[in-house]
Amino acid sequence: MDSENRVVVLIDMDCFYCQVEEKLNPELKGKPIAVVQYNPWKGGGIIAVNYVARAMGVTRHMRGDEAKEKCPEIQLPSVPCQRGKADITKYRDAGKEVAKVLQKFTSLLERASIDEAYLDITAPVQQRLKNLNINTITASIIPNTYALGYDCVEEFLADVHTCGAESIDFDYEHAQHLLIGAVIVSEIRAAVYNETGYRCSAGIAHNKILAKLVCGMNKPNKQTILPKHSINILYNTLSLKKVKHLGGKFGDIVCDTLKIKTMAELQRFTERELQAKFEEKNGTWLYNIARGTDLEPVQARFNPKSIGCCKQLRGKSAVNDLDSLKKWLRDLGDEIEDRLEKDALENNRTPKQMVVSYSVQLLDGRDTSSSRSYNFVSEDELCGELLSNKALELLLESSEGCKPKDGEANRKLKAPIKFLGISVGKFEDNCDAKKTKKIKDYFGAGTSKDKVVNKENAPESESEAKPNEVQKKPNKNCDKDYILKKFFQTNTVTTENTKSVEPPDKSVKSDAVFESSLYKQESFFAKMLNGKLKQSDQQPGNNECDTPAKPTTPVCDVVQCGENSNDTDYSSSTINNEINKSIALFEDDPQDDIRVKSISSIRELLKTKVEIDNEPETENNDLENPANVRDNTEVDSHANLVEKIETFDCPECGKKVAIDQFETHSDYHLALKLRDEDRQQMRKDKVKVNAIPIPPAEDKRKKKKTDEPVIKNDTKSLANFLVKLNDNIVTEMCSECGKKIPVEKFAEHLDFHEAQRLNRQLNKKATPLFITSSAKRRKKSESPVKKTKIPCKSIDSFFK
DNA sequence: CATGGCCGATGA
DNA sequence: TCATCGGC
Repeated sequence: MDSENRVVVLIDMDCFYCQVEEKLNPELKGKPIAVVQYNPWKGGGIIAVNYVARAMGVTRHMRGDEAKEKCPEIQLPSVPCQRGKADITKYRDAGKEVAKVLQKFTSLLERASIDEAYLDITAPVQQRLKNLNINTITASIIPNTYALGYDCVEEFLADVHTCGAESIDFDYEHAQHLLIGAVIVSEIRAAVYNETGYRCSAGIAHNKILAKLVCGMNKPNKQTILPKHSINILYNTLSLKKVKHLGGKFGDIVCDTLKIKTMAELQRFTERELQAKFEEKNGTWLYNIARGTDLEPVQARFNPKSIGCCKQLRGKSAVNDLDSLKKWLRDLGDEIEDRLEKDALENNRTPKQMVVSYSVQLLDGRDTSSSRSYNFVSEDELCGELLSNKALELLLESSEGCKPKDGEANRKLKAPIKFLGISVGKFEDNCDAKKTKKIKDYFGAGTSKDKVVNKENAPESESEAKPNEVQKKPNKNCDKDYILKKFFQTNTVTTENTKSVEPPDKSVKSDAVFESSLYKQESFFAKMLNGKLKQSDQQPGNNECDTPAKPTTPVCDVVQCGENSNDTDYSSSTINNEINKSIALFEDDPQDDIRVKSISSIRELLKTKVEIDNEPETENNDLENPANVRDNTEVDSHANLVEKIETFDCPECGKKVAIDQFETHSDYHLALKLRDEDRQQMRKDKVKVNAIPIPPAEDKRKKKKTDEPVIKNDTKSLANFLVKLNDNIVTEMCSECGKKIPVEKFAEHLDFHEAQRLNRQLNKKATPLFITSSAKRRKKSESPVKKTKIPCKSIDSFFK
């Protein structure tokens, strides 16, 4: 494939977070809005602004209060908080929803961020070229399309139709390809809108950098073509710093050393000159990009390579003592655990490495950052507890940042930690031969690959498609195996082993970690302090607290644990969180009606859906409706037809699911939801406990289990989401939970209880890797779990 | 106190 | 492996 003749697209969602908020709360539509995070201080920091608000002068980097000044009627939805930090789950999920639509058009898709993706549509363009007469393309089938260097797209069309007769520069074939690309991108964007309700913009060019450059030139809800012969028109005025990879320090260096500002000026230098000044590789790259050449391929990557979370701890919220360090690490670890579990269910993979990163404030006020990694071993139980304990261990052994103070439970760090992050990566597929064999051994033969593959897509990188992965054969009896395997898929040990593996006593362990690390040499803090301060007590093994440092230094200048600001922050954000959750409960997201069907209603759905009805209803697509150009290319006719007959778009995840797999697949989603709901409940209990002031020395987790009765809050049970309660509906009391259930939903509701029982059993059976936290906590708080085999009867009755 | 919270890539 | 950069 000639990498100079590709058709590369960048799809960029318009003010994405705002769109997500608008979709979740349709009342916001048409109003000026900006999404903020952390409202308490000056209305929160603005991270996204919709176009109504932009028109009124609101920009990013403003605080919510400033935005109110510019635009008094602005609405400021806020990023939810969880565990004291921003939680962007809903935007991540929305981004994934969009990417799944994009993926239907090409598997050569590289997700560049939460709301951006590069697509290489060279092959689809070639396909389309076979059957499409270029002269039939009119402006009406590519609405909202611009071509750089032309006043309107009609002029570009005319040029293409006349083969750019009058110009020697005109590369007809290239322009033709981009035009067909624009047609396809129109369809892509229409599909994104029809299937998700989100609008996006696109850049269409022959490489990633150019696609990116022009994508932003017409927004929102527009697409821009950059023909090769217009590159110089763009470059004449384009600041070099606007180009990807040149936006930072390197770009500054290039501008400074060459005394230039625009891309056009960069063309004056030979490749050798550039290599001499910026090293060979960079020189070549600069030389090429100055001529519109960028050979970087679009990588097929749908899933992120790492999952991480981090937290800035600025100002007073900087971490100064061991207890709040532990608390933050635990929160970060718990979030990773949540996301990892979701990831494992969706992608059937397990990370092999974790990294903890942090930064501390130097004495001169600057920050210095560092990170340490750890490779998991097979016995590791990938839960928040392990992650946070490991993180603490790594952090302490790399920096030995704290010392005990005799007689005091809490210990102070020597320098404030301003940033903490944990991430996991180096993912490996779970379904290697050994594990598959073990699963098979356990469940008996007959289970096959559980991944439902979109067979239309070419094999991709990562775990998405393995060479040996084959389309699952229809198997009526695989439902059970499927759902069970979904719960077990991250396990490497058999259930028999589980029982003998006791979770380590965390309080003992982390203290032991702490103690042992005290005797390690080469403390980062020690080095720092020795270098800068020449403090006297930096001997390894010195167990005494520092004498309060010189008053001029920030060292040891901390409030006592328990009344430090972290705890306050935490409680207030907890309140925010509760509010957000309450709001969410009352939001009427039409999608939810589809999403939380019980198994039986999905079965109903399946019956009716067997009829092929894949066409999205043509909504009032006010601005652009590319007239549903369903022409007779191979992709559109043949493949789609086959797909329509055999597969079904899962309303939950958008994946193509073979119809004979649909029950199985929806059971999986239900199971996922049940578990989520269970975990939500546990989490809520935990939040409640955390909001109550706890003596610093106490381990809150232990305390929760012993002292705090688990408060059941039925309003958030999944059962309530399954039906919309309405006063006018005739209900029947459920003997099991005491709730009123509409009569016609009653059978469904019983299914729910059945499924919940199943879920419990599955949780009990979970093995160390990826045991669900809810199961773990139950294990400790409730009577010992009976170590019985999964009773076949109840599962069978459920699946019957 | 005040872009935060991501993610990926690269070079030593 | 870690530090640093770049970009959204």
